Amino acid sequence: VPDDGAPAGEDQRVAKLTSRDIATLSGVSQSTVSRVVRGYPHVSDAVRERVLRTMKATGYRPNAAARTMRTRLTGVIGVVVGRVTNPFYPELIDALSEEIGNADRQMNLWVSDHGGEPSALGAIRQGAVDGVIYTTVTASSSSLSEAIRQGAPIVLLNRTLAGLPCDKVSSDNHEGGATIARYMLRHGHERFGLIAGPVGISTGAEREEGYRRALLEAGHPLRDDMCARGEFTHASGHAGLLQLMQRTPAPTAVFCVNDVIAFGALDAARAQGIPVPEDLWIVGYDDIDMAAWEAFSLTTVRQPVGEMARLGVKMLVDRLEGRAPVPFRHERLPGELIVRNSTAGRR
Amino acid sequence: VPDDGAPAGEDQRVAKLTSRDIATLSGVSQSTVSRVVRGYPHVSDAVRERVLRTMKATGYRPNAAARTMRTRLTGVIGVVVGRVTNPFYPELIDALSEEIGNADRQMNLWVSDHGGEPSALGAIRQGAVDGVIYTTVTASSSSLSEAIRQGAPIVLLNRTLAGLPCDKVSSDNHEGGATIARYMLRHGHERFGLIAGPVGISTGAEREEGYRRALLEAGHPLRDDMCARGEFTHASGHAGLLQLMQRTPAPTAVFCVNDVIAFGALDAARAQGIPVPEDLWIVGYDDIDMAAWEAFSLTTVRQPVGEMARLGVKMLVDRLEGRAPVPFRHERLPGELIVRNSTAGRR
DNA sequence: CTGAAAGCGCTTACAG
DNA sequence: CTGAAAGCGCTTACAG
Repeated sequence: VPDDGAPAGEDQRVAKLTSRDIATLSGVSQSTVSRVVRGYPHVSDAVRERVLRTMKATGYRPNAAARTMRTRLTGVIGVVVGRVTNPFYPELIDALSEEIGNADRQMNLWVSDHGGEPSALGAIRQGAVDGVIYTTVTASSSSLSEAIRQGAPIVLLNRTLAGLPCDKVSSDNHEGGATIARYMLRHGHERFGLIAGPVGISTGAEREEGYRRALLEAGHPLRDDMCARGEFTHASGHAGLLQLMQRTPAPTAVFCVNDVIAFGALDAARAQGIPVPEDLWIVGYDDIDMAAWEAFSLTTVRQPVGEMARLGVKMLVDRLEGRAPVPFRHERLPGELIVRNSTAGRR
Repeated sequence: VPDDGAPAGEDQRVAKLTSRDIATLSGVSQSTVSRVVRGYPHVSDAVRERVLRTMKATGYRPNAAARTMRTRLTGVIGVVVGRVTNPFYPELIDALSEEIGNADRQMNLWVSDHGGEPSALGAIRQGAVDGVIYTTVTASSSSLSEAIRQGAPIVLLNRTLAGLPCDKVSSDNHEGGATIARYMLRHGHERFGLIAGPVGISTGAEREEGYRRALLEAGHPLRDDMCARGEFTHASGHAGLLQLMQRTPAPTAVFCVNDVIAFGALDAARAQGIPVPEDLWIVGYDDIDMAAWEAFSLTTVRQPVGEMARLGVKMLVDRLEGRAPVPFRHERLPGELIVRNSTAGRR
């Protein structure tokens, strides 16, 4: 049939169905189809059956944009993450993807280094997302407070920032840092080091604060020359460890505020021939998958990533559905010390 | 003013503006606002100026759902990736996020292990995305061919599958595998090993095929007992290397079809006290960030991730805008051998 | 229990 | 160059 006007081979293409088509095919009105789709109660079983059968047979799905126009809800949750140089973010994305899927919603992802925060704000203004989960706020996030002013529900997930009127979820970084200090103290260490992250980022800052305070309370305040500060990167960990090991006496236990920094420190120790854990303990934070690999076997504090994601999505969805408690909450979930070979040897 | 009916402290919330509001504020009709927004030509400069000023002052952004209803375009590109246990995917997400942002679009992400492919199909049916980039197809992806039948543009990005009517982008895995074999041959190796991935996944299968063919052509066909097969995981690499090193004679050069497998192999070699590269060369594939870390310093083939993402997004956008060439294309981009310490020593 | 109808906020022919 | 109006595909009061 070469004369039917359609290019050959494209006949297979499925025409987009509307609720009106389903209505015609089922012999009911369009509004009844809509009621069945929405699961409204006052529809007779016979009619419901008929409509459901037609929908299944045709693979009909209500048009998202039309529904959004009426309901003002998109079913899309925005997520802003940091660059993937830190494998913690992919693990968070994974967990969020699962939870957002469980909530029957879709995930819109932005990477903050590629203009993610302004893009998220733009999406809120366009009504393209119902709410946004930010995992990488810094004090300078001006678009964040603007986003909150737009009235869309916002959740700060991993990193937080005081004074912002929105829900927050983090792991208890302060307690995690303190746990590491106490663990080192318990095993007789007396010379402590710290490889810290940038100032003003809540996760690293809180871990640092917890570590410092626990050392101080035990009568071993961290010496000023025993803190190296850099980015959350392998290179910073590498450089930081070299710097700390030049002190005399050198530290015997170093806390790195995340795992990637700790990997850099471990590599530096290896390159210098410093036996870990015999002469030097190294501890990280996050417990990303790689921490368990033999190349590192890193002692670290496990963040409850799945639980954080679950709670963050729940807080957002609760607010969307008007089920949220009155004031904003900040949930802090406990971490767990995971001991591996980077500290395992008894001193 | 406690009696104005609004809860105190929420007055700040910005009301959602429509094009009609902008029209009123600018003293023009709503359709003129729309023309300015769309950048249509027949608008006087004075009016255009006035409208643009109002839009800027108010932070107006046209409602996405309403626009979608009229244009049938969402400005959203779907992306389906694999689980993040392989850091290659986060790097791909990063690159895609950047390219999709450059194209002034948004990225909707699904993880294939959490029902990503059916979700992507659902989103196409709902008209919630303009097209989808799949990075992890397997032969069993039944929802993929259904997605193609829906008529939405589809691009297979990293993994491909023959016979599917859609655009494809991959790195030249076959040539990459062959490059590795020739490099080993050139340095005098005679006993070759392979730690391969699951059967039926194009990336690993093509690398394996290229490696085998180049060895065969050089008169050193891979022996049957010199191939270990598993998943694309650290654990598989670890187990695979132990298995290969039990052969007598053992291989002196092992190609792992991706970097994560190679890290597992390196860890196993380290645990066994096998000196790398002196007694054993290990080569990976991908050149993920970690391959350059001192703990691994892995020789590998770098995939042109940024270029792959750029091309994949371009192919999709070209089709959306009707600029695509007639038949479907499959672009294969060349990789690059990166030599590091896991092979560097001259034998 | 079911249908006819209004309207969400745009885009784009159609007049003028 | 500008405005009035139709219509995209739904949801949901409003009648009956």
